[in-house]
Amino acid sequence: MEIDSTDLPITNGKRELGLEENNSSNKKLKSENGNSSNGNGNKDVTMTTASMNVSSTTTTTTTVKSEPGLPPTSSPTSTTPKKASPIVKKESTSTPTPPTRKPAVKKQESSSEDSDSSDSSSDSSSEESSSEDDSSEDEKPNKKRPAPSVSKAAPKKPAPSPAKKKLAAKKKVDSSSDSDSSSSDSDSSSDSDSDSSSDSSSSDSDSSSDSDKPKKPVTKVTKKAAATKKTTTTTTTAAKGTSTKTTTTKTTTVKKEVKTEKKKKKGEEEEEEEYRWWEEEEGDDSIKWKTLSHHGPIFPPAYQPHGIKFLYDGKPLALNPEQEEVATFYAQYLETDHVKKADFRKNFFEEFLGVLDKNQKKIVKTLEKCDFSHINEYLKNKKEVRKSRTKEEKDKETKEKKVIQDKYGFAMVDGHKQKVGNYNIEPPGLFLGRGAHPKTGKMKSRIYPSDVTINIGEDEEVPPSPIPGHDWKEVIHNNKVTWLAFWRESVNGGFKYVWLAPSSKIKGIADRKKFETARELKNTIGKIRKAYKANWTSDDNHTKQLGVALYLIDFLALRVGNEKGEDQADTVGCCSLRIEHIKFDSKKQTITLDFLGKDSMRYFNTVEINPGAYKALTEIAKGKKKGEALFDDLTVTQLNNHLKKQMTGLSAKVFRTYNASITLQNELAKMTDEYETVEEKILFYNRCNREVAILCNHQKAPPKNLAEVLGKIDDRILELNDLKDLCRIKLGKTPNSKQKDIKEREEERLKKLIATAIEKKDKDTKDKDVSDDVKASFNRSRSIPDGDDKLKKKIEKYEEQIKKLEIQKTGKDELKTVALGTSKINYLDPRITVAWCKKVGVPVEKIFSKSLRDKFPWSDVDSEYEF
DNA sequence: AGCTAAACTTAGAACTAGATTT
DNA sequence: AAATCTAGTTCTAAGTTTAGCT
Repeated sequence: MEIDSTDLPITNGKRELGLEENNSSNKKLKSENGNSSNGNGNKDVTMTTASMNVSSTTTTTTTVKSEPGLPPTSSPTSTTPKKASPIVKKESTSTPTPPTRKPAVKKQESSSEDSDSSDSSSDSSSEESSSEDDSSEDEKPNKKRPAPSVSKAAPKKPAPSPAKKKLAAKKKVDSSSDSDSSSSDSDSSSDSDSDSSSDSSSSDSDSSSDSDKPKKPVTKVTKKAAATKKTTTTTTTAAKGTSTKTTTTKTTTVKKEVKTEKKKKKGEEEEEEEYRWWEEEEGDDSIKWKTLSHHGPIFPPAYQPHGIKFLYDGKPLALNPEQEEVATFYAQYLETDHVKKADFRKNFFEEFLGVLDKNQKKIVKTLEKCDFSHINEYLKNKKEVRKSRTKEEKDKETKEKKVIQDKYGFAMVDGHKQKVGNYNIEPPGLFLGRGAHPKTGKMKSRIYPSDVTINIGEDEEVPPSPIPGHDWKEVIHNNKVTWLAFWRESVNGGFKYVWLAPSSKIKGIADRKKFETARELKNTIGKIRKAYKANWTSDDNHTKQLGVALYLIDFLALRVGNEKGEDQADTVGCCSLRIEHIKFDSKKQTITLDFLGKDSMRYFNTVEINPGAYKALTEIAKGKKKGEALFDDLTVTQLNNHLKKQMTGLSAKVFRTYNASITLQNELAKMTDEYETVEEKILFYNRCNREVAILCNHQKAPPKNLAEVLGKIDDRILELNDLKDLCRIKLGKTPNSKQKDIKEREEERLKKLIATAIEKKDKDTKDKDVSDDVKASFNRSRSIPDGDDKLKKKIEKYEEQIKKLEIQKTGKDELKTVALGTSKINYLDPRITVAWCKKVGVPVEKIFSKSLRDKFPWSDVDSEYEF
């Protein structure tokens, strides 16, 4: 592959955009990567510019780049914080524009090469071919490629018992039946019921109407329920499915353990915990289930009036429960930034006026004179009380929760017990929204059963509505969809669904398929790149825009960018970019993209791009003014349709999945033996993960106490340095600080310790003078040994501690605005991680939390797996 | 061809529980 | 036992994609 020396760096940096050769080889390279691997190190070669810019400008982002790399060993020093700019994450309301955080991102471009040389090869065959064993066929353009065996159930070769066999899983009917029965008991739902009842009362006004209506026609089906049970049994997995319960031995690592534990505890439940659906053949994926039963969603408890006074213009104004509830919604935000937004205040005030009666409206004229502070106090107090519950109370609560969860938290799907993701109906409150949302502060109204549509198996018993007098809006039996219930939300009229959890088979199949599609893209990417590149010089405007947009989506991992309405926050993606979001620097051949993307997260990146793309982009932008769409002759639908023609299942978002996963795989391949301990390996993994997060612009608000935390670390480092100096002095060496300073600081430290000790002490033992004790222990902690050897040892120890702290600080700094979770959950093929863990000997559970392990039970591949 | 509704994935922040320190 | 801190979970908003209609 590429040459060594020089090129190497590039390689890394460049995300394989260029169709060049394959990556497979990467694995081996490691050498310099060491540095490069980490953060930015690499990319720079080429692209430096980009990075530089960024850094200079804003700073934040780049920061990282500084030296991230260092493996544990290297000295952290450099890390000093550059920081500086304020990182504001979501812009504050008022200020529209300047957000601030910079996402870092730099990427380098491989442009040059790709365009040229590589292209030809681009067929990419190159890449894939190498890809692995399995692929024999190589280049076939589209259509599927044999990804490694995996596609199906992934039978891995080695071993395990190839179980995939088919057996009809006979499910035990019983289990299902029980659940049903319980439900029928209905009462079981006592809690809910109670709430509901009260609830209804509060709502009387509206409810009145409802109440009369006795059950709706819910329909046909429902009734049949009784008959049913049998069905369940029958159907079940027609396909094959190892039945399961059992044993299957091997594999699965972690999850298995977990289960076992559970079993032990419970003893009974076993059942489908072990359902190994991923070993079954795939079936018709338009039919999502054959049988489905569940207990419906849970509704939030009714509002409990508190009667705390509300003042208008200093005078009490009585509120009925409904009005009080609205006032209370607002009161909880009194001390947050939300109330600083004009839209929030305006929208809320409209809502509030909306629930006041005529007489009240004569009095209430402006929000400024509304005083919700007493309610706010009440809420704060309530929180305190809750926080100080005793252990018993807490235990009791968790137990009660568990009962609910056991019932409502699971559904039976094709005879298997599956977790439900969100069985709680969202409680009413004020809509917040992210960024500058025009509707922020509007009421999100309370949802009743009469707002909810239930989707359940035709022969199953329909769960009773938990609120008397409010029957379900509708009950349907649609097995072409996966939701269990849905309702419409009042603010935007959007849909809200109750889904199965990520650990469910239904979600798992879709998730695995997503990654398989991305892997397939790996095989076609060369062709696709070559094709879109060719479009850059097209005379046809649409074609040119299509080519450039695809390039941006591929190279910068941008989202596709659908159109948005007036009543939504102004955010964009690739296709909705406007002229003001892009700046050109012809000298450097760089563009700077600066816009608010999903969730109003700022994307700010200066990057050198392929000269051909640069030229095309300038042509596209030419003559357009601020406010106009950059890609005015291209729609998202057109772009996706175009992609679909090149590969089945391909859409814009697949590029993000593909680029994220391939980046992780390439980065992980740079692992060197510098990383020895498990902790160091994890650090390395996180740095690889971080590259992906930067690519995808996954950010988070810096912890509000970051400065404080870092300051504390700095203090401690200084202290250790002083102690080290004291040893050096004794050794006869010159200290790094002036003796006088050290002494002062030490005195200061002692003073502080005494002060805090006293503060604390006087609670229980008031008078006792603790200062002597403190002083004694303080002195003990700084005892300076005698003898040169001992002194030297001590110094070394201090140095070690200092180093550790420096590393910790760097790590915190590196990740202060980068969120690793999103990519781990959504973009990275878990099999890449599993394979790496096996290869380098890191337990998977160090990287995947329990819920991730549950989400990816199908990812147990061997260390040779290649994305 | 374009539009809207519907279904499903992806996202950061808020919240919680558990670990660690004081 | 309380205070912090942190990792993980829950929540629900905000995207993308697809399906169906005019």
